[in-house]
Amino acid sequence: MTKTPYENFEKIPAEDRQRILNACIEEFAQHGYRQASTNAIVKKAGIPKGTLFYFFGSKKALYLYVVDHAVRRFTVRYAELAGEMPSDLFERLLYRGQVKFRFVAEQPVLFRLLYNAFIHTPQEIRDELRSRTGEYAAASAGSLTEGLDLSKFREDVDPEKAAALIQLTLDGLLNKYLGTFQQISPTEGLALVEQITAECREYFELIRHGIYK
Amino acid sequence: MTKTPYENFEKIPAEDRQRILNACIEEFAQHGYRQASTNAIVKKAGIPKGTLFYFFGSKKALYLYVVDHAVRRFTVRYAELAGEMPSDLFERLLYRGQVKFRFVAEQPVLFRLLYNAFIHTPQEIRDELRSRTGEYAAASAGSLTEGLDLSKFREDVDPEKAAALIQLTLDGLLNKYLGTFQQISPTEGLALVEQITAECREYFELIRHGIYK
Amino acid sequence: MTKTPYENFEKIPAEDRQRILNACIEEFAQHGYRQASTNAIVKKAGIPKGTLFYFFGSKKALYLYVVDHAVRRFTVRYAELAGEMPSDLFERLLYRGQVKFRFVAEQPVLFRLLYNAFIHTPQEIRDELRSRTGEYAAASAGSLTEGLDLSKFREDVDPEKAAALIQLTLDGLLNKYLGTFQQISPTEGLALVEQITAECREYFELIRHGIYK
Amino acid sequence: MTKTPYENFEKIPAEDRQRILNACIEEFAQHGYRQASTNAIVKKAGIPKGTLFYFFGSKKALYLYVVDHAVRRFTVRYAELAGEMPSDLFERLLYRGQVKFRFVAEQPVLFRLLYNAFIHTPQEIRDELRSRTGEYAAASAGSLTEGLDLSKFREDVDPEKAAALIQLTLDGLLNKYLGTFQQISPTEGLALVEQITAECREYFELIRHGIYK
DNA sequence: TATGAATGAGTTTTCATTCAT
DNA sequence: TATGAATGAAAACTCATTCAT
Repeated sequence: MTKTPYENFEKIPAEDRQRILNACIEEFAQHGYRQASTNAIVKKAGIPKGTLFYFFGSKKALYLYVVDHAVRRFTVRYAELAGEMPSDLFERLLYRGQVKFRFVAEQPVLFRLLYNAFIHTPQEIRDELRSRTGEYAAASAGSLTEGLDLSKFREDVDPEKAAALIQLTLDGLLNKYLGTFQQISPTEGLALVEQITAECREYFELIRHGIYK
Repeated sequence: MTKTPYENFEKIPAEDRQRILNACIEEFAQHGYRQASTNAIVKKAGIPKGTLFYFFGSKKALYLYVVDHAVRRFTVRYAELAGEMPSDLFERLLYRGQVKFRFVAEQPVLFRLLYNAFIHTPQEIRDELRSRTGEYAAASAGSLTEGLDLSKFREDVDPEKAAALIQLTLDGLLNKYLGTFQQISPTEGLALVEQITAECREYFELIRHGIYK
Repeated sequence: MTKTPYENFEKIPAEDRQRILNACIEEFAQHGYRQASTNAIVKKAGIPKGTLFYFFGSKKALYLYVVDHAVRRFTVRYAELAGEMPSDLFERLLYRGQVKFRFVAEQPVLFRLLYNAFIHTPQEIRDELRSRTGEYAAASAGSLTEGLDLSKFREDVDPEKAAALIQLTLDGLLNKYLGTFQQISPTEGLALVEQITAECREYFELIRHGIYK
Repeated sequence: MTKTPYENFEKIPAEDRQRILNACIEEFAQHGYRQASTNAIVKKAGIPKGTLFYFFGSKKALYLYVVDHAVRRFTVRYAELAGEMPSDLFERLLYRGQVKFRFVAEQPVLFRLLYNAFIHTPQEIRDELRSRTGEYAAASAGSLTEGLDLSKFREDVDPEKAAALIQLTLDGLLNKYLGTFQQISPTEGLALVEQITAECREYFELIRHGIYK
């Protein structure tokens, strides 16, 4: 029942909505907030200039909406794995990592938008973003080490440290392949995820030796 | 003796060249390519507007030159450590990592320029950049595992894989602390490098158990 | 039974008509023709956007209608005093002047609209206005000196000239206090009218000496 | 030696400057600040869009400059009559009035700009104007009754009041003929000034009887 | 060679008006 | 008949680039 400032946009047919959103995502992902052009967006989306502003009010509001949308799409993915919590540390983190990798593979443009949003963006926009997306971040946090089977760990190993190391490895891999995902198709991307998973298991094998009894 | 399109710039006194370059680096790092203002640059550099274009021809050419310069400065650092190659894998990679960390600590602005250059930049610029800087990347590669003391490794461990894992950890850490470096002074940055090194050694300890006999 | 282009508007209930008119008067008086917003008007009036244009056809036609209405309201006041004609010239003109002053005091917004309508308005609008309101001006003229007690006048004084001088004084005073009326409440305005009347009588005293025996 | 923000404009040839100024004066006088269009100005002036903003920076700054210019031109006229101070009150005020009338006759558009500037203009502009033009107003004030030959006055007449009455008459006349001046040529305007002066003397004759012995 | 005045294509945004229902 | 979603022409302003000197 709450009115959003975006109601004009949200009541149009889903198909049109998607087409327009895609145009925005593409433009903002490619050029960032400032150098993205509303002219380019309306051209891509095939809508008149006035209509864009009728829907979103301003470029800033449009950007915030689009990023919000991206965050929501991303968060939904994580929410899906809420129940899934393998008791083995490696499997647990690998599973989470794969979800993220698959998202990047399937939605490389959307992820790029998300990735850039918190980096190259005017301060005022960044502040606004933080306050909007803070809740999602909080919701998706959750403890990584809770309910783990600790019996396998060597006594002198801090499980939190171990988790951090594994996470670092996963993040390093994501970062390493990020550029590649941007350049290939989602199909190729999903194949790449398999490849990365395999690579990952090799590293995990090494670490496992150092952590487990 | 090949003519560069930058000869007008390169024949002026080194001192002036440096002042102008610094003005450009600052502006581009702070605002990104598109939002950076040539007006702001000439003001910072204390040169007439026309002169900037006399030197560099266009904003795009200027940006490419500046990024190229940054890449060169970065690469030079790596070249310096050519001789230094500890025979222990962890020490070797940690040493290389520290060089990079220190560069980021000491030149956060320059690094930011470099980092952004491949992310938030118009496609045409990005393409141009890749073709220009590819050669440097290739040149600075070098084998990580050459001349290592392999006697300590467990037989079933591939040293290349081990090196990759360690490198991944280091890259993950850089990524994790990048934002912080951008916000602190070089002095504080160097202190942070020590802290990160300590954190790194903890992770290495875990990995070492899994790799060494 | 001539059809006006405003018939759609004029057939709605008088109450609604008044509410809509007031909204228009307020908006046009405050912001002038061009800067006045039809959005603001429909909001104030509580009617749908399309309905405003259904009623009036265009912003220009709306404005002309509203000004016309204001002119009519103003003229009606003058018509009311048709019977009242003191035989003393000063009293007669002062009486007429007070009617005008009181109108300004009581309807500062309406008068402002009227005043502005002939000054700051696009040429085409102004031309249209003149042709429409000319008739009213003519109708409200009437002789100022008819039925006067001429016995008090010095022989060498032309009563028409004397009347014109007095009128000039009154007009000068209105002009002088116009801005003040716009800034105060109708209540304060009526007090100001008393004050102006007093000032007026002082001037009249001087003139009386020059005109009467 | 003081730098003005208008130096870019002020260093161009006087001929061009005048042409541009005239275009601005015309547009602003006709439409007022808000509804004046910078597009229309550049078209009238025959200069590119960017050049207007290169010269003046913003529409607001342009408007302030133009009004300032008008005020200066107006004030200069008054300054010329500094020495001229007939000792007869009527002659003194008539003389001043004629200067004003002639200005209006010769520069009807400029005067219209001036007249509107303090009436129909956004608050922020009006404030700025007041602070800029205050000094001129102050400078041109001067006592109206100083050095008058008071011997001719009847004892019960306050010379200040008498002066105020005469001034009111002159202002009333200006107001009465303002619209006419706007519609005729400067040549016709000067003829009209003579006519008004004659009319004025008739009124003065009446007042004189009431004021002088 | 070196310059800075001048430019015009580009930017975001507003809002009176239309038209399908 | 009455509506409100949709529009496009116009607004003010920016800035990399050019070119006469």
